[in-house]
Amino acid sequence: MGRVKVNINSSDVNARNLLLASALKLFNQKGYASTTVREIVADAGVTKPVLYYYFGNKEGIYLELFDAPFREFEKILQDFSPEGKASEKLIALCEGVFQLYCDNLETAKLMNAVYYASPQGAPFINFEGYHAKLLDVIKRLIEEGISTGEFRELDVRDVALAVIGAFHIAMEMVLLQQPAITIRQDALSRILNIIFLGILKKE
Amino acid sequence: MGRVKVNINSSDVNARNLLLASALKLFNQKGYASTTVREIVADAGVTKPVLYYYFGNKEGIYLELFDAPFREFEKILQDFSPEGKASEKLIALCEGVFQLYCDNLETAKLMNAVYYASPQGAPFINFEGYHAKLLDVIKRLIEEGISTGEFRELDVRDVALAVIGAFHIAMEMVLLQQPAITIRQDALSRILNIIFLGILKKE
DNA sequence: GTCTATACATCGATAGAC
DNA sequence: GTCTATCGATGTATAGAC
Repeated sequence: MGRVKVNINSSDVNARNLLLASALKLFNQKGYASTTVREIVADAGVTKPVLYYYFGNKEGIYLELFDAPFREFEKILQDFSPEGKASEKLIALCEGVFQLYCDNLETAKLMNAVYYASPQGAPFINFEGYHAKLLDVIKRLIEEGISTGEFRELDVRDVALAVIGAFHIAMEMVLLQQPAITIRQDALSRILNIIFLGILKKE
Repeated sequence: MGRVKVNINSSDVNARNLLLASALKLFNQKGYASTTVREIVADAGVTKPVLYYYFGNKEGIYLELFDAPFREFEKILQDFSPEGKASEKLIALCEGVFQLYCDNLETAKLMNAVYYASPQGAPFINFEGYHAKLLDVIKRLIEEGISTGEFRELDVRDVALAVIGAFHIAMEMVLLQQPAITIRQDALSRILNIIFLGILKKE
């Protein structure tokens, strides 16, 4: 479970971190079920008992991968209380989460895989709960925008879904691109702007 | 590969189709890699050699699952040439593909899983190619709408992504719901309408 | 076409020395 | 903490009778 101590020194590149990096890479490349413990330890350059020493089993190293990023996600949602117009707050929130996503791209990719695919023998993680939390905050911002007269009086859920849709497609673009091709960082805001303004010319 | 003959009679419920149905169900529930040949044949009520007789191996039955739906997808894109405004055509196209999606929900779910997750030991299928084809048709319709003055002069790619985003989120809603809860069929058009009209009040 | 029985590889996990 | 060696379970696939 929780690690006792975090060391940022040279020991940061130790067997434990090498194993985490290899596991993340291989789970993404081949999926959880298809990745064998043997492959992980071979890639990390250690032997099997080392993995079992640090993580207990294959499930343990998998769960550990999501620990830090999800704590940070919770933190973003909690600390989020800026001033300004609802539309600006909405964009700020989306881009904050989007940035977290980009900063943890490999973990995000694995999360997506588990979310869309079935848990291929991997232990359950309640990603849906995080998704619901985000949707909830977005809905509140949209309600705020409607009540202040900034937004049209549309169905809150439909608008929230359109925003989430923009969010998803931006994430997918970053995700499926070659890592070398850094998508322009404003990908999300460009799509969001279109949703905000609409496509049709003013009638 | 191609089946020699299609029989719609009582033999429609035969070992072969039972195996296909069981494989699709189990691949969705547990993923390709985690689903064993033993489980598939047990669920279908037959024995292992029957699967190997019809499909050669585990990969064979997996590939066969996508055969019919993808031929139909190609057909939709080819036959698509309605009259009317670009916006109406765009909505018609999206809803046509969306309908195909809903009609083959289990296959669609598996496709999504393979698309987002890595091919968990499963043979490669070029889903990205189909995705690109759809994006291409959408882009052409947007260009048409811009040139006829129906749409704002926005970046074609950004608009296409916003539309695809709406498309994705609608599919995801259908996908992740309990099969019993039939989402209202206009889910897609509602979100598309928001993108078309925009969220912000006319300034 | 469908069965029983089984071959053979590889899996996750551990024992025990160092 | 890290190693070698190995266990028991389980995987895909097949042989051969009917």
